[in-house]
Amino acid sequence: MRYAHHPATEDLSLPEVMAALSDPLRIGLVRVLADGAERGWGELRAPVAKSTLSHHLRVLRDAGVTRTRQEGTRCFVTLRRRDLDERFPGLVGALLGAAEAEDVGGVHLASDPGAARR
Amino acid sequence: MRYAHHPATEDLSLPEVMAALSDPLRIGLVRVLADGAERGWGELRAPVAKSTLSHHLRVLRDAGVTRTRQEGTRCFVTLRRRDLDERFPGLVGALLGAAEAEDVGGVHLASDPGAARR
DNA sequence: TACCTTGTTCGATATTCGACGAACAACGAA
DNA sequence: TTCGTTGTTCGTCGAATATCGAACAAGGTA
Repeated sequence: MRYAHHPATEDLSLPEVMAALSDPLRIGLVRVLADGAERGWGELRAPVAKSTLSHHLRVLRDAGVTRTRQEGTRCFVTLRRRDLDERFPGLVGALLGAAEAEDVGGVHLASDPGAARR
Repeated sequence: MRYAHHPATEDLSLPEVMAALSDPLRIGLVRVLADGAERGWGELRAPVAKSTLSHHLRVLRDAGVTRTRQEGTRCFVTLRRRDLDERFPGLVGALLGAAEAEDVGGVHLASDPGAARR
C-alpha cells in the first residue's frame, strides 16, 4: 500500500485501460467517481469481499484510471479524468454515458443507501 | 461456422464490448475495418496463426462488434458501427481516435504490404 | 501498551484467455 | 471424384483473472 504505483499520463496504455474498464464492478466504481469528487474507500459499497474490492481498485489504479491518496490508515480515490481525456479524448465520457444508460455496476455510496434497490 | 451468432443491437453488453476491444490485435482489426468497407478474411494480415485469428474474429463477432457474412467458402467481415454508435454513442469513435494515435494493432491489409514496416 | 480500524497481501481455487498445431468440414475447381 | 482453399473446432498449454477468507501491517485510540 505504501508506494502505490501510478503510471504517468504518457504511459497510459489503451488496451490496458480498456481491459480495466471491461469489468462491470470496475465500471460501477468509475461511475461513482464520475462526478470528480474524491471518495473514501469506506464510502464505496460493492457486493464483494473487501479483498476483492481492494483488487479491483488496484487494477484501476495500475491502469491509470484512478489515483489513490493515502491519509493515515485510510485511502481516498479519484478518477483521473483529465489525464484520460488528454490521452484518449472522449473515451471516458462515452463509457460513462453508456454505463448510465445500462446501469452497469452494482456499486453505490454509503451516503445513498437507496441506490442498492435501484 | 454455419450459424454465426450475432447479438441483436439491443442485446449488446457494454462490459462484453469493452472486453472485446481490450486486446491489441482486436483493436487492430477494428482499425482496419474502421473505414466501413467489408473485408475478406484473406485480406487480413496479422502476426498470429489462422486459428488464433479465427478466435479473435469470433470474440468480436460474439460481442457484436463485427458482422460476418459467408459466401461460399469464404467470409467477409464488417464493423457494426451503426449499431455500436446507437447503443454506445461515441465509444467506437473515441477508441479509434486513441488507437490511431497509439498505433495499436499490428494488423494490416494484404493490399498494403508496406504497412507491415510502419 | 493494548486494542481497533483500514486496507494490503497471501494462499487457494475455479475460471477464462491467448496461443498453437492438428484435424475437420464445406465448397469450388480440376 | 479428387484436390486445394478456407475457415472452424478441438485439445492442450501456460498465463492471467476473479473470488474468498485468513493473516498481516500501519496508524489511531483508549
